[in-house]
Amino acid sequence: MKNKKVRLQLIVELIKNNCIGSQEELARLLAARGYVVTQATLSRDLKQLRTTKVATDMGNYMYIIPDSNDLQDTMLSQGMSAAPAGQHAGFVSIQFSGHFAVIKTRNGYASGLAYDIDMSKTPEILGTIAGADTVFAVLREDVTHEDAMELFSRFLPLP
Amino acid sequence: MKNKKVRLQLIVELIKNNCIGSQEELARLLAARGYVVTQATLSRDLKQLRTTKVATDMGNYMYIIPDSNDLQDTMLSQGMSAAPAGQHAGFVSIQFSGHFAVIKTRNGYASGLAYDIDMSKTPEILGTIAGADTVFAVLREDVTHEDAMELFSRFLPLP
DNA sequence: CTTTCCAATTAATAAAAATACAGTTTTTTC
DNA sequence: GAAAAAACTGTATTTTTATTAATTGGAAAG
Repeated sequence: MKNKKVRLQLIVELIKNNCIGSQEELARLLAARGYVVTQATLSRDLKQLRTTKVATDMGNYMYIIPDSNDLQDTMLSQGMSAAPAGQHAGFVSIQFSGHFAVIKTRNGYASGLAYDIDMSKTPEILGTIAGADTVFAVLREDVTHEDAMELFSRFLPLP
Repeated sequence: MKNKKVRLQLIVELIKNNCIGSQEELARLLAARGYVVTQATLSRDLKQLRTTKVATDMGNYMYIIPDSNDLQDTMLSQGMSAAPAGQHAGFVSIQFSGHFAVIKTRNGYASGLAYDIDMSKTPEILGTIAGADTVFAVLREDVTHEDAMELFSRFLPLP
């Protein structure tokens, strides 16, 4: 029970480097490396990793690791859960660079989110600019990334 | 039998604009719009469209249209339109300030460039926003200007 | 006008994936 | 350190998805 994290890591590696068409197949690869788990567990692991199965050019299916950004998010939330309070459904991800937050949304959702942030008059968030699927938010200089996450959790479904 | 193309188009729309958790659900939405098909057909349609099901933040699953690039290929072979991307001709200059890149283009070229940068999913480039002749790009904190030049050279005619 | 071919489709079924439930281990709290 | 809460997992089962085999409606060929 203690090596779930290692297993998840290994699953990511296996999926990246092989064409894996089913959870049974993945189970066999894992077993060959000493991690014996059932299909049920893998179903849960893959859900947690946000892994998906797509059609290949050759007409079969294979699992893929979706997208490095999304994946990071998923790995992060390994340590927590809950918080449905945040309401914006189009939310995809948030990252920071210097005094900036870059919030990715589904296409078309950015301006609505930016508007809500602006309207909240949060003094720590100096202003925003929105494109179609991206919001830039400028933070006050004394605001840490942790502070900012806290602030944004009012709008977004964050940990 | 002759309206498969229209149906595929509609499926794409439905998936983009709704949270659809299963093929049965999709079948109902299609039926409500006059397209009555069985789950078996949808399984094949979704395979052809390279659609995938991913876990949502809320713990359910939903279908998504994977990635515009990949999708274009699929759509093309069905006889639909697409647009490729190469090196950008409208490029004028690029400069850096902190974790920012400011790219100047000829008038009207900025949003197209920003789109291509976004679509490349380059993890070092957190996001972009475009005006008419300027693109702002936020870089990840560990990315140097030299790194960034290297990255942007994929899109721009740089030395 | 037939016959032949082929893509599209369905009904039925097999295969794969998700989950309810229960038992166990780990972590947290007091 | 015991009690309580949370996390993890397997078994059994349900739900969902993929595929097989057969059918249909054209379109093309003869």
